[in-house]
Amino acid sequence: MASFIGDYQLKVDSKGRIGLPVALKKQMSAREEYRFVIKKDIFESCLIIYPIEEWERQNAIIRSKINPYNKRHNQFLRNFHKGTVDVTLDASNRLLIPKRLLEQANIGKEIYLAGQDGKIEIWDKNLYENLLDSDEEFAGLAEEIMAGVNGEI
Amino acid sequence: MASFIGDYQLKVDSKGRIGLPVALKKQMSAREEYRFVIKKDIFESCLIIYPIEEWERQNAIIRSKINPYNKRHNQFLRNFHKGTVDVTLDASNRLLIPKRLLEQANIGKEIYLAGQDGKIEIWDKNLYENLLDSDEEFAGLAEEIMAGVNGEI
DNA sequence: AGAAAAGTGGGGAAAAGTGGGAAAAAGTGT
DNA sequence: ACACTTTTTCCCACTTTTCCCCACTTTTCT
Repeated sequence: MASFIGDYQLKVDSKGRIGLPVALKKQMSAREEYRFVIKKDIFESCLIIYPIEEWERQNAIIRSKINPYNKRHNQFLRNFHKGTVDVTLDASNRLLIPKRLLEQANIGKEIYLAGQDGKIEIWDKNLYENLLDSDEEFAGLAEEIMAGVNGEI
Repeated sequence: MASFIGDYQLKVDSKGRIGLPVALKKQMSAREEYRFVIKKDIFESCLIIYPIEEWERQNAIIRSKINPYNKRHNQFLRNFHKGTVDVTLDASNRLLIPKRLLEQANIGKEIYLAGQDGKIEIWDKNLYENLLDSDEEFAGLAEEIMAGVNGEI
């Protein structure tokens, strides 16, 4: 499984394409076809890029939990899949992001790609730079989430 | 087994046909004949498209649960099969959806096809866009169903 | 500094999506 | 069985989107 590291500032061109930085591509296992699933994040105003294996991994987990004859389970499955797209790198290492997704996440011409372990986030430049600006806020979150963990973060 | 990804906004033409997006077709294994079973969803106002193998798989599961000498079981089986149709892609990659099914699911001219793992749902555009908009509701469902799973969704 | 690689932009061919005419097939009633 | 209507399917035409390709700029590395 890929583990993505680092954030990269780049541009969306007039057709809605973003060039995948070679650094990120190198963090994936080599293959003939680079296929991804892109979707709006549930909580934040950003998009998430999953390499296809990571997407399938998540799907397998969900499949194992879901009873297709349960109404609420179906609602969950439907909403989990809502607003996803299946994209492939073009000949110039670019991904075509559908306009409706860019709009949903308030993404303009300038963006950041942020590697997050198994996935990559796409943020509008301004939103990303203003995220957790303050060290205090981040420190607070860290304490809250990592409470009880022994050993360094 | 096919694993369908992505939702696609498209139109039903005056004859009740919908063009299967190539992206979805590519997500299936290639074959000479593309055969599907379409039926109204049990819970929601939408239709479901099963590739024929997935339909047979679901059927096998149900059959294994059914006692043929139990009246209620038979009622269920009868209702499950009621109103299903067997359709094939035409020469232009389109499926002809019977009018009565479109009416049952309140489907107008503009629709979404929503890939969900083994099946594809057909929704009226407006109904689909208004599904569970709220993050909280979805997050609640996610917590409930995915309880105990580590690794974010 | 120069060469190579990565990032960016856009023209244009090809493919996909959409609409509808009309032949063929199926269904209906007398 | 026949004529008539309705449905289905094949075909062609037009529009929109996608993707291949080339070119130019910027960055990186030696």
